[in-house]
Amino acid sequence: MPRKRSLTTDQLAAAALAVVDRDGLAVLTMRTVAQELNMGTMSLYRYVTDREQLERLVVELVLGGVDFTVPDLPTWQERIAELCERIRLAVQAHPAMVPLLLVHRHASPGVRRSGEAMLSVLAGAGFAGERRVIAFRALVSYLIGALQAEGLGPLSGAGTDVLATLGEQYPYLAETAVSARGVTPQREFGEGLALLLRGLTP
Amino acid sequence: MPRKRSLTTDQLAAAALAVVDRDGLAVLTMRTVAQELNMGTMSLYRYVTDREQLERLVVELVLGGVDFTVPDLPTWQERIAELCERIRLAVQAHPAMVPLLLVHRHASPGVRRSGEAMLSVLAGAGFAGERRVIAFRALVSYLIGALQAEGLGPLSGAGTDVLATLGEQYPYLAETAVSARGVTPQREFGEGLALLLRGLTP
DNA sequence: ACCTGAACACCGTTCAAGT
DNA sequence: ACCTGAACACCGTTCAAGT
Repeated sequence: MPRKRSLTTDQLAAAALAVVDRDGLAVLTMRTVAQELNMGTMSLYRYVTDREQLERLVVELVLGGVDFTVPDLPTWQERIAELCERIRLAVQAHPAMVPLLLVHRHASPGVRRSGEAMLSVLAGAGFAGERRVIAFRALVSYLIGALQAEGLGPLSGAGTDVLATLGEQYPYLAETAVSARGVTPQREFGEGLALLLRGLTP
Repeated sequence: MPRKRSLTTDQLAAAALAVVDRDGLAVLTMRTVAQELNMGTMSLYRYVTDREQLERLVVELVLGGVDFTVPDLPTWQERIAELCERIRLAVQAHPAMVPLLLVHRHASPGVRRSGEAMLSVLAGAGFAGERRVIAFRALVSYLIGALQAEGLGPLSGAGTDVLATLGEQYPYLAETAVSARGVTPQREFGEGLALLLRGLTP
């Protein structure tokens, strides 16, 4: 245990997140973070053993702001949806870091807390054994996929305009891309999740 | 158009995929691929403008083997499920490259062909307008999330044993991890998708 | 015409030295 | 005790040169 540090790990994480938010994940580097803090590059290794650990700190910072207490809502579907929406909101503010959520999804306390909260809702709803496993994994898969899709560029964004151009080769893709223009990321996320929840039964 | 090349792009992609399969995505490097082919590093730039393009070739190689003709099955749900399962099978053989699918999901013809096939099934089932957008995106989100989850380590793998240890802090996570041991990746993928399909109505 | 080595501007990290 | 510069083994890529 070292004595006195000029930095908290939160400040370090905040600096890293600032770099990612401003310049993207590709620019996240021990050197760029050190610069952000006006320190020597090697000073970061006082706080972090690894670049990997620095990334994990970013994940924790983003997920740390999320309230994972189970919301007091009438149905379990609404409780799950609200938990997912809280996560979406926290992540949406930092779209560039979404890939880090996936890479570190095993080692992160924040990810675990979120899983525990979702599982407690499922268990309370009567999901047990392998049924619970399947339901949980389906929800997590959807959540991860949807967050990533949103982060990498919504269907209503620039990529969609390109797709709308490819009418000859991909008629359905083009047609669907046009319809997608009216769908906000929040609706897309929420209504997609609602579809999955509709199929879930304990 | 250059005249004579000692390599096809398929051979180049195969060499890159071999490196990824053997040593992981982190080792994929212009230098390692060149070594795999017994060429100078810079020779790769005869075939590829970029490291990014090399990665795209890998994506195309994996997705190129997938049959995206709509299967002749009784219900549209079965048709979607079969298309998804074909993708899962192709990708499963090369779990380390899954992140590439996501990074290049916009620029890849293979990804587009898969989207076109799924959309044609949805359209045939009566999905139109924004309903089709939501359904399609939900399916893609699930697919991406599930493939990634499988690639990064199934719930029934080593990570699960660790989770089962954390009983005090995360009781539900621990309990669910134990139940997860009996669930194969294929069942997890298929039954999770079935849940989503159950919630889908045109 | 096709291929490639040297060189440049970057990485993460070790290690020995500064204050 | 805390911090850091030099150095090492790597990257992707430019460019001029080899055959």
